Amino acid sequence: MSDSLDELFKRVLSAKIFINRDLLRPDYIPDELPHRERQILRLAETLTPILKGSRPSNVFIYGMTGTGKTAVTKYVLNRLMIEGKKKGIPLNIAYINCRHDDTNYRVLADLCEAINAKVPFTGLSTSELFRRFLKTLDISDRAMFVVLDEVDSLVKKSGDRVLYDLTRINNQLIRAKVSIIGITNDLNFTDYLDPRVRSSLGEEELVFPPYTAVELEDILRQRTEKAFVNGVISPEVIKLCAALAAKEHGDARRALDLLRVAGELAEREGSDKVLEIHVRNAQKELEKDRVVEVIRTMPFHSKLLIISLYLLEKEGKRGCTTGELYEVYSKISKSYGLEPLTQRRISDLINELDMLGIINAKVVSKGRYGRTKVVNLIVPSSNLKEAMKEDSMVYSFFEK
DNA sequence: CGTCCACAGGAATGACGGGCGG
DNA sequence: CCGCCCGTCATTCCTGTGGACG
Repeated sequence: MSDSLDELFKRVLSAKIFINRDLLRPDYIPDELPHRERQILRLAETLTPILKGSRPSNVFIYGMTGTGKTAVTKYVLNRLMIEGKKKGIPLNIAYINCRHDDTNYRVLADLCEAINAKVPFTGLSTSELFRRFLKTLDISDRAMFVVLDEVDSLVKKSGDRVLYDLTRINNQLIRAKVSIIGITNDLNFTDYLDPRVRSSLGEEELVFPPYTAVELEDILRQRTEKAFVNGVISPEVIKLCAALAAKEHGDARRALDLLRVAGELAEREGSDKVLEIHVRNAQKELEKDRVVEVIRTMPFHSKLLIISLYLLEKEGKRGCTTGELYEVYSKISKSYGLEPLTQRRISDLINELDMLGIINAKVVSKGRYGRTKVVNLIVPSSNLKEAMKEDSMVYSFFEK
């Protein structure tokens, strides 16, 4: 045992792959953002009036994941902070990820926290929270930027109440000013909004197109120089990462992840170069990690649902209907001595799994024979197995 | 061309745990 | 400690519907 460990240490330590792998992490913001010069300029133009004491327009930013929306926003706000400090103008910035904090209450709580107003996790009414936020904010002359990242998840889940209140907050403030930067992945997002919110939030709109494969290559090259040891990454590897990520709607985060994981795989192997095969395996690895993490933390009934689907497909039944799936699920559930959830609830769970990309569910009308959802598993069973490992209750279904 | 299947998915409601302020 | 208000999960009841069959 110790021999093989010795060997592992030796292999990993002798392989010089990375100089600084943190530069490849998604939350790292580089000093330069290639191919986003126009967006940076536009955003800066819009926000700079803050330094002259007037309230900037609210901004709405559209773009798919990994198109640099968050990076550009943080970059510009950072520069603005620095400039503000030089001029003695205090800026408050609240950055809120609405995917994580997707209720009105939590968003307001975060806002309060950003200006050091202490509030409980829960317990107050949302209007009370809003009142406190307003009061604390208006104590002094100051400007505040509220960044609502992935704001679509907030609105879809909890409505646009907070957004509405926030867009009108300046009427109630005497000394302070607030401007909002909304970021969304969903291009049709404004359909969900109240027209009043839409117009005041979209005073200024900014679109981030997906990166092309060539642009992705530039980004990767730029990061590679500082993150990897010279000569470890060949142009072909960069090209491959860029191409794979370009297929996923030009997702730079994806491209960087691929490169990083490929590097880690190469390091583990003791290779002194990152090869194409490492990139291919990195892609599988990333997908697996995602699925495993999502499933592992799922509630029990969702797991049972997945198992049911797995069993159905193992019997060669590709594309089963809600009814069939529910029947199997019911049976399994009862065999555990559990009362099955209602079909209505299962219908929601199916939609949830669909959104997470674990299964594929499509409404199909079979005319005379009704209207249902055709459901398919879209993750390999080996990943399922991995994900259910620690759940011994459910794992037994994967034996044999 | 109307019927009618097998559900989809909206609305209302309730149980429950957490956390206030008084 | 109480009364109140949250968010989450779940149930009940409900109306709506695409299109093959007759």
